[in-house]
Amino acid sequence: MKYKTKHKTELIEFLKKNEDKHLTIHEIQRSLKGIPQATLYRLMDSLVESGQVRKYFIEPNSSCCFQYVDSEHCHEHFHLICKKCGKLIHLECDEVDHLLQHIKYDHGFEIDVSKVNFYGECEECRKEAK
Amino acid sequence: MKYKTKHKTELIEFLKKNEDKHLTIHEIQRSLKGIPQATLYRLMDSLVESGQVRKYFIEPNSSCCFQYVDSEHCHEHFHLICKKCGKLIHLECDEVDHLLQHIKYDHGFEIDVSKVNFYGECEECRKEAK
DNA sequence: TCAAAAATGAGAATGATTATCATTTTTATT
DNA sequence: AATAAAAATGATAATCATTCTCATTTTTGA
Repeated sequence: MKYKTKHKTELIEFLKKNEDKHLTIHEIQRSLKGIPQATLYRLMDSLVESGQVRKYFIEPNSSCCFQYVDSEHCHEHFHLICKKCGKLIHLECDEVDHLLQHIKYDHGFEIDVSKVNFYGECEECRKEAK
Repeated sequence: MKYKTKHKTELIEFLKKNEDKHLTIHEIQRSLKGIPQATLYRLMDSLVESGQVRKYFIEPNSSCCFQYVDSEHCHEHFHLICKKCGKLIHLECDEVDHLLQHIKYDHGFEIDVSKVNFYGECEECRKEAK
């Protein structure tokens, strides 16, 4: 995507406005009526490629999500996904960064944060279970 | 899957013999000629359900892998899965335990270790990339 | 203005997985 | 051993996200 197009401009604007959300292709398409699916997929790919957008795989075999990356404010984060209520929690803290560094330098393995999901049980559901 | 069947017995035997590998449905089907795909999917589902087998999602939107779990020899641990070569590394260390405790007590979220996979790139593949 | 490069759009194709449903097998109970 | 209920089977169709195809249109730099 080396050329500027109307669709691309419109799409980036929309993604910026919703940078606090994870959006699926379908959600984006519903909001931005007029961009055909194939084009949307291609545009998203190119934005992921260029680093302006992150792609997350929340549930296997279901549509993935996208999120605009404000390099100023948004760090890489893990996702906590509650198996009970389905809630999605963003986990961003020093302890996580520390673990990533440890695994990289001591185990030689570089984790792709965007592809990792922590499945478990959230605070509310744990309380409810008791 | 409450009834014992020929297929199921044959399948479990095969999986045990290959407990060091991750196998896709297609690989299993190729080895065990005679079990139709729909049946294989169902059998694998039931084995995952009962905990005898683990299911891994190596690459989003491509076939997942299965591995037999020997509960005697297999402790709780995370998995590092290399996106490039598919290698599966068992990760067991204090830093990880520390993060789990931190997430549990400071974020209130209890992680189900068995369902979490760390996707990324292993040492060998990283070196090769350079 | 013009040609090359890139993007588009509509629809078909792909590929893994799930659903359907009539048939067959397994099991526990007479 | 006979039988009926429960479960599993197998062939095929359906689903669903994503990718591909290809002729057409748009963008860009020369």
